[in-house]
Parts: sequence; structure tokens; C-alpha cells
Amino acid sequence: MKDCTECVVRNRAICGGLTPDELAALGSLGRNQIVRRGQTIVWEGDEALVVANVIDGVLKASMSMPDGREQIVGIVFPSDFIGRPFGQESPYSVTALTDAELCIFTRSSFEKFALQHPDLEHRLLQHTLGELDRAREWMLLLGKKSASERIASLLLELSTRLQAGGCAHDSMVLDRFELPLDRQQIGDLLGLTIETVSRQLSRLKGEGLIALPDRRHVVIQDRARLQNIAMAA
Amino acid sequence: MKDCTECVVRNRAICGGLTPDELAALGSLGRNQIVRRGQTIVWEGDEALVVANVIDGVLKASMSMPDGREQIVGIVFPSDFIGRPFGQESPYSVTALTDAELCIFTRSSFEKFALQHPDLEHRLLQHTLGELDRAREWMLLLGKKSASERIASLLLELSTRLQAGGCAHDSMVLDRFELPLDRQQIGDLLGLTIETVSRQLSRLKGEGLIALPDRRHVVIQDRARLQNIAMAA
DNA sequence: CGCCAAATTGACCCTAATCAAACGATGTGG
DNA sequence: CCACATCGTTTGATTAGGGTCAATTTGGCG
Repeated sequence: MKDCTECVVRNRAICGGLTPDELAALGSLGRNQIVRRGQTIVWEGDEALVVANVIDGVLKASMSMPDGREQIVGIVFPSDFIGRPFGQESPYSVTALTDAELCIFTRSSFEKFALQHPDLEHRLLQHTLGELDRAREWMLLLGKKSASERIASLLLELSTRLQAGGCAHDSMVLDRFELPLDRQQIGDLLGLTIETVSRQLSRLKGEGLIALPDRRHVVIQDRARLQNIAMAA
Repeated sequence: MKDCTECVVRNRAICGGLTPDELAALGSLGRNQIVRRGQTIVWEGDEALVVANVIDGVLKASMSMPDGREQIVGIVFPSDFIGRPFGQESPYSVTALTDAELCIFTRSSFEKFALQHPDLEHRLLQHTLGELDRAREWMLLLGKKSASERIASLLLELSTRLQAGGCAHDSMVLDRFELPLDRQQIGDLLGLTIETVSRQLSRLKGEGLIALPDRRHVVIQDRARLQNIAMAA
């Protein structure tokens, strides 16, 4: 049986701050589900049937054009919320980038519960406002930054958000981490091609700012210079 | 004295749906304020002291980089909400694109009221989710669309959102409207330069899809073809 | 060991940026 | 009333950053 009081993301997810009773009630509506890398939970344009909390793993939210061009519009980490409550259809798809563990609800049961529990809605509002801030930060990146600035920004963002999602101290950031995205996905997130991503990573490596022990790992060797690149040129 | 029951945006803004008592209480916390074109209400990085509903006019939310590059991250229309509640500092500036009328609150008084009125917070959540959807749609534009696709998308978006903010029927869209942005601002919104904006507009005009009676007005003459350009190529 | 997919590297091209000039409204002062 | 300055915009010429196409290299895995 599911025990929300033991949940590893409880403090950071929207269910944090609920009373034990509320937590039990919400818990009875949801179920844990494992999804494998590559699996899609919600399809763009389809009726949004489910919402979920991410317990473990990394997922992407993506939108695409009729001719197949795809843009990743959000990276979803543990304790983040997935789905579009109070909307008919999902404007984006959600797909697992790594094997992941979710706490999943039907949208209708979640909405009903949320309307009766203002504190939950308040937490959801806070999460949504944070998402909106990050989306706008990304608009600045996509609209104005050069390829190298985009790559540097991404590496710094991942090094902090993977940390926040992990189990170490809040104020720490990781200098070595696993990339949850392949080169194509990095391109789809940054508005670049796979070749440009590769070239810029090679360049940063050549200049000694980062190391790439293998295709799925990054080591930040000179965070200060990386931050310089990310914010100016 | 202010009378919220007469407010022209009451039905669409977050205060819609409040009881008469609640509406009066909220109204007593806010005050109407006129801002002139070009005036900035909130500065990026400053403490977010105020939030507001837009009653009339159009504003922009923008973020900038240390070297001065600027990205417009949101266009704010009548009935939209301005500001960043439940956050210390504003991640963006808000500036009037036209003379505008606001219903303005201190952030602290608004937050206090919101926490006591779940129905208001619910409306705010709905608005924020809508903003997030639009921000993500814009990420697709900035990350993946060509210059002509961006221009076409913007014109279509303005033709519907200016309408929604106006007083005609919901299902209608405008074929002729006033541009609240100059060419530089269009560039800052679409991630293009002023010259590219101008060239693409001239091209659409040359092909008979739009007319430009003067620098601040647009007429959509072939909506279907414009939609084709906006969504594919 | 050898296959296959992912990533890197190279050569070339194209879109949009940059630099520069001309144009057209609007407003001012002679 | 017209010469002229000014600002926003348009148009033109050139350049550069990143895309496209193609050839290798790397590495994961049966």
C-alpha cells in the first residue's frame, strides 16, 4: 500500500504541507507508476486525462509543428508537476527522458480534490508561477542568445536543477552530472541542430571549460567562465 | 468612488466570480491608475511591490541581458493580470505599450486577500496556466519558426487577442487592427531584427496577404494563406 | 569481433544579422 | 508656407552564424 508520508519528494512537491488526513485522501486517488525511457504519457492535442507528480526521473514537455519540427518546452524533474489541470486538451506531449516513477491521478479526480483543498491549489499555483518564470527565461535564451550562450546556459541550469531534484544539500550545485538528453533533444530544447550542439560542446571542451567523459556525462571545470559565456558573450 | 461591479473587464479578469462582498473588499484594496505609453510599472530584478489587473491598454513584459539585448516575454491585454505574486523580486519589467488603465494592488495586500479567498486564487491559477500555455507556444515560435512564420503567427495572434480584449463578440476576430508595437518591439518579441521584421511585412504586403495603411495599422486580407504560413512554411 | 546508432567533424550554403543609405511622416522655426 | 531637422521605417549590399548535406569516428552491445 502506498504511504505518502514516506514519499521522497513530499516536501517539495505540491502535496507538501497537506494535513495527514488530506494526504491520505489525495494518496488514495493516485497510484504510483513506472514509465520507461521514451514512453509518452500525454499526447499533444489529445484530451488531457491525467496529471502527475514526478517522484524520480526526468521527462520532457514538447510541442511540434505539422511538418515534424519539434520544440521541447519544458524539462520536468522530481517534485515537479505534470499535466494541464483545468484545460480540455493538452497543448504539449510529455515523454520520459529516463526511466521514471510518477504519482499519477486522473485529471477529473485531481481537479475535484484541488477545488476542495485550497492549500493544494495554492501550492500548485506556486509551482505554476515558477514554471512560467522558467519558460520566460527560456524565451530570452531562444530569442536572443547565441549558440554558445545557449549551451552554457543549459549546462548551468542542468547542474542546479538536477541537484535540486537529487538528495544533496540545497545550496550545492553539481560539477559532474548525467545528461538526461541526447544531442538531438538538446537541440530541440535550445533551438539548435544536433551538429551545432556537438560543435559547441567540443569547443567548450577544447577550451577546458568542461569535460565530456562520455556522451551522457558532463563535468563543469570552470563554472565562472561558463557563467560569463551564458550571460553575455 | 470605485465600483467594481461596473468594471468592463470584470467577467474575464480574476475578480470575476467573486461575491459582491468579496468584490467590495478586494476593490477597497486596489486603486485605479492611468499609465502613459512608455511608462514602466515594475522593473526587472527589483522587489515586486505591486500587482494589477489591466482594465484597458496593452503592456509588455520584458527581460534583458547585461549587454542590453532585450526579449519581450509577454504581451498583456485587458483582463490580464500583471505581476509576480508570491515571489520576492520580479523576473521581468512591465512597461505600457499604449496609454493604459490598471487596477493596482500592493503585492502584500493582494497576497493576503488571495490566501483568504480560494476562489480568487483559483481564477489566478487558471490565468497563470493560460499564460504558461502561451509562453510555451511562443517557445515553439522562437525555437523553430522562420522569420516569415513568426510574423504571420504574430499577426494572427494579435488579431484574436486584441479582439478578445475588446468589446465585440467572442468568436469574432479582427481583420483590421492597430499595432500596439513599433518595429523594434516586434523584433524584440519575435527574436528578429527591425530590418527583418520590415522586410517580411513588406513581403506579405507585396503578396497581397496583408495591407499596411500606415505604420501602426494592419489589415489581414487573406487569413487562410496567413495561417498556412504561420503553421508550416 | 563486428554491427549499428549516436556523435563528431568537414565542406558548403542560406537565412537573417549587420552596416549603410534613402525615404517618409511629423514637427519646428524662419 | 516652405526649408529643414528628426525619428521611425524601408530598402539595399554585404557578412556571418548556424543550418544542411555528407563523410568519419566513437562507443554500446549482441
